[in-house]
Amino acid sequence: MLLGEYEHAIDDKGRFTIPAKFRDQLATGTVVTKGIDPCLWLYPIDGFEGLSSQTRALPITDPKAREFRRQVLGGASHSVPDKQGRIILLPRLREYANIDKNAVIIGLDDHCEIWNPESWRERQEQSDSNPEERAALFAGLNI
Amino acid sequence: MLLGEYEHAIDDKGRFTIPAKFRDQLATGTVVTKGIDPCLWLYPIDGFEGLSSQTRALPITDPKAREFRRQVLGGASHSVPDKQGRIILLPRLREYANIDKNAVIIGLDDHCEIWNPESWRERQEQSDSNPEERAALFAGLNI
DNA sequence: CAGAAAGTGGGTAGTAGTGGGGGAGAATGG
DNA sequence: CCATTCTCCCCCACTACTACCCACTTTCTG
Repeated sequence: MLLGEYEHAIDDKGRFTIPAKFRDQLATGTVVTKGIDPCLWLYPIDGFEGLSSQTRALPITDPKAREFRRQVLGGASHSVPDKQGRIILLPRLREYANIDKNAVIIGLDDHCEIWNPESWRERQEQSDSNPEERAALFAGLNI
Repeated sequence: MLLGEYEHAIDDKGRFTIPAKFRDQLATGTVVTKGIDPCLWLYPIDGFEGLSSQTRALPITDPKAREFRRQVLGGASHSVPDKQGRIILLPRLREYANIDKNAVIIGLDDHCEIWNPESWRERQEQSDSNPEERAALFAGLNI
């Protein structure tokens, strides 16, 4: 289970260190792709299989389905962490998420999100300082 | 699984390099044909069988089906990558997709799309800058 | 306080991408 | 039917970059 929040640097070669606690679960390979919000999604390779098999079922004649596949699969990048537990974040993906020298990685059970640290903190602070708003946001969720 | 986005040059002989990450899956042979959008579809030879059998099931009395078969099957070209992992993109196919000196190849799980780099980027930027539109693409999927 | 583990940085061999030359086979015309 | 020409394909060579490997620093833990 992937949990927690970590911030790490991205070096000149675009390498991003995966937190040691996540490595076992990501050692066999990862897929990084564009998220819905301005962030990146990082999936364990076998977890991503489920996502891609869903898209495979979509009819090729549906324009929305084609676009969806382009975004999620075409935007993706497969990589296996190196001996130090790092993966490459490609320039086009960093650009999409406005990530430069540093990035925050958040464990979300079956996958992770990678954020620009500033935008992540902004969102956090905004949410933390408005308890009512926060509660209202979750209202109606079937949990 | 074919994933990601790569840009490569097309030389004077019409040869187009397939990304190294795709080669294993395409080594036995490929079929390139006209896509629905202004792009080319590239299938692994055995994957193309799936598409063609789907069209085979369509009633010959349906004009749409007849035209689809003409475009997609008639437009196709079969080729095996050379030792350097390149395939020939025929002039009529390049013309169809407005491809000249360079092309972008997009991995979409079971097949690829080949685009004119400019039109691809235009589409990407448009999609990246519309979070609502992006989110709508995900609607209905169990992700 | 010492040892181990995690995070970071840089060098190098191997491979990916690209370009060009030569030989075999196909097509065309005599 | 043969000869010539042209085209296509295979092979080789060069360049640039990627990804692996090793080393160092810092932080955490016992």
